Amino acid sequence: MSIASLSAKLIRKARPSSARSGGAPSGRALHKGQQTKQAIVEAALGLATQIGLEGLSIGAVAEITKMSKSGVFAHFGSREELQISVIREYFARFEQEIFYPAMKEPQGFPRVQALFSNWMKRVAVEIQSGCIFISGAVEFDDRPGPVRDALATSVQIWLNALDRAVERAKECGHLQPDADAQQMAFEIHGLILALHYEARFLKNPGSVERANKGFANILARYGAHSIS
Amino acid sequence: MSIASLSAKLIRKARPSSARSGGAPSGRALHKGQQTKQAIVEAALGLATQIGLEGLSIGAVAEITKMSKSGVFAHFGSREELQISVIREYFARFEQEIFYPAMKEPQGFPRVQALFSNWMKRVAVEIQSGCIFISGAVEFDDRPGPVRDALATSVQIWLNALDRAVERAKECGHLQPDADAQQMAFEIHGLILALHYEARFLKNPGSVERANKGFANILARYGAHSIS
DNA sequence: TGCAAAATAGCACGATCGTTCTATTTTGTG
DNA sequence: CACAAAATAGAACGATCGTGCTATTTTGCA
Repeated sequence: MSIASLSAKLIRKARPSSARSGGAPSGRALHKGQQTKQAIVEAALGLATQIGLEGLSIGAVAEITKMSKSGVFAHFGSREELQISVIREYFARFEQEIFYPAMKEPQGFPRVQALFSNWMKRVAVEIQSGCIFISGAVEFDDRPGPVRDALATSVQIWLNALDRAVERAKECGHLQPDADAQQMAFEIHGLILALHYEARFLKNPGSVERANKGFANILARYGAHSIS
Repeated sequence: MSIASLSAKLIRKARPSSARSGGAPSGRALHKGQQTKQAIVEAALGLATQIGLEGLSIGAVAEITKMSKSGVFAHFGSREELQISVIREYFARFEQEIFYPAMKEPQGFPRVQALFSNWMKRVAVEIQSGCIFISGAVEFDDRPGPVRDALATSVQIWLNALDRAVERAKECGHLQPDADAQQMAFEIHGLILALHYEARFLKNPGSVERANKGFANILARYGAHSIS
């Protein structure tokens, strides 16, 4: 089962979408709208990674895309729907850059290793640009609603995928038989968060190396065979 | 050297304070103002832990304290100064609840253990209320200015104190001689961040236990003697 | 108890926000 | 080309924000 199939079931069409360009076009088959909508989402994603989903303002997106506020607005029907579109786009790229390449690796330890190193590669970029799975978590940890739901679901799908990969490695005999897969995934998640915190906020050098070393330490403790 | 002495040097009086009730009162010795100022900071701290430093609005604080907007404003001279006051207050409580009690423990491993368990106790509360060292980090990671400076300095002081405690434990022979103190502190920080993320945002049960187990794993790897 | 200073309130300003409503332009197809 | 639908623009709204200015109240000492 792919991460994408879960995603399709859980986060598509969270609300009926009062916006114009919603579901399947009935009589006509226009595409200019979808095209600019994609451009808007792309601009909004760039903005949201820098200043957060809460900081995302329709006016700012309009300025970037050289459109009017109402022109941007009409594509989504509400700011929340724009935020959700951004989350979906971010999730899709997350899949593309981290999950799918790792699935090409053989099951077990190599796949876990690939997931981590792909994740690290992405976070290394996000030290400059920001990560909406992290910023969004603190912005919406106490704010119920569809945006929070979309965000939490996306993150949970990804963390579950990591859990499964570790569990599979254990089944393959690449980890100690008594290893706790979820515990190991928790500790890996901590390394990524510490890297993001200390590198992006505190600007401490050497954080990338520490995260990598931390992963090696975890592998050593959970008894992974070094295959490569 | 105490964490407080560093704090005094580094974060007091970041700017000359255009607000009224600033430094030492010259001719007179009034205190009503300082009293309500403290009450305002307390209310603002409660609000900031829930919705973040960026969400802190003077109007909301005025409503809580049953004062007028301008009455609140006059005590600080700017919203930034209010935010900085909140950060200082949060830092002071952090010292009080985590650092000072741990300093009563003997040097070395017991002190590191106390720092972590006190920290865990606090984060367990913050799963409900929020932590401005974490939310502030994502709010101000790309926004230079005095608020970011106050926040980053506070956090760095605390993390440095943790570093020193681990280093001391190594010097006491409570850790393996080749243990990397900063690496160990980094991994501990990651556990706290993962706990906060998974418990507060994702509301995953069992996160506290996983953080505790992660700490035990780190101790085992760095070769701490279990003294207690 | 008076009186200056400090503390607080009231009001208004400009800016920005999401959103709505109504034109106007652009698009794609018959 | 024509024409309807889709896409975009423009202007305005109510709300909220930080902040400045000016009264008014409260405070604490002579």
